[in-house]
Amino acid sequence: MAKAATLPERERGVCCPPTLKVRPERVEGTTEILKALADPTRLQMAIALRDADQPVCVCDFTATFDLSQPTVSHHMARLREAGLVEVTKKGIWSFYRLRSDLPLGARRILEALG
Amino acid sequence: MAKAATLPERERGVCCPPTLKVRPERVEGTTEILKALADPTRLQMAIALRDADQPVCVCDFTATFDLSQPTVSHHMARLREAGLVEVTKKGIWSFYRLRSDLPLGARRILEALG
DNA sequence: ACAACGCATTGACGGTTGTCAATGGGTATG
DNA sequence: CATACCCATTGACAACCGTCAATGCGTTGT
Repeated sequence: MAKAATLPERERGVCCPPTLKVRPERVEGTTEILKALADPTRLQMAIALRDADQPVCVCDFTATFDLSQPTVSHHMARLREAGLVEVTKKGIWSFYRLRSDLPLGARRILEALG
Repeated sequence: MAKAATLPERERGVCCPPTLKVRPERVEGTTEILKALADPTRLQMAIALRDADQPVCVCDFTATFDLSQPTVSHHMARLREAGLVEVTKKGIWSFYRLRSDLPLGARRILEALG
């Protein structure tokens, strides 16, 4: 996190394009993760799963948030498509948890939240 | 980041709503930050500003990305509204940098990227 | 004064998103 | 079998988002 005290001197018509250090493929993946987390409900869901010591089933989230069951299901699907969570069905219930093979980048973002 | 090996035993009609540990106001703020970063262009812009040792002007970003100048300006405005960057005008140019008084939460998220 | 440059704003357009009602499928209980 | 429960999917709709062309404004150089 560098600090910049003074403003650079510039010449008309001459720009200084910054070098993009992140690989394009990585940009895409990180963007998908951020989009998945950029919603109040999904953000709290993800943090709850991160801090939970047991998998959480959909009915738990439906009881927590003031949202319809399809909406909760939709949010879980989005988290799953982003590669953040995985689901295990047992009897009637669908239990969600953070993916066990979460990439380092995703893990770092999740740990930076809350 | 807790692990959960076994699935919990459950009873019909009984849910276990997880406790939401994040203050609602904080959820809203974090969501705004994530929304601001959840775009490929803005993500790279923010990382570039994070790693830059000098403020960057809009024309630099316009030269970097294959986007029109109004679009770049629009993205910078969104980063500014999220409280991530600040702008200083000098002559013709508008120089952007990360806000000097960036909250800890925002700083942690930014450092988790890339 | 005039032209060129850098930038923000506006208006418009297609695409995406969050939400719910309705529906259906699967699983346990009576 | 019938009922109740849990969940996913579909369809629909308003709201939001990313992008550009056009425009305007302030600053610098000729």
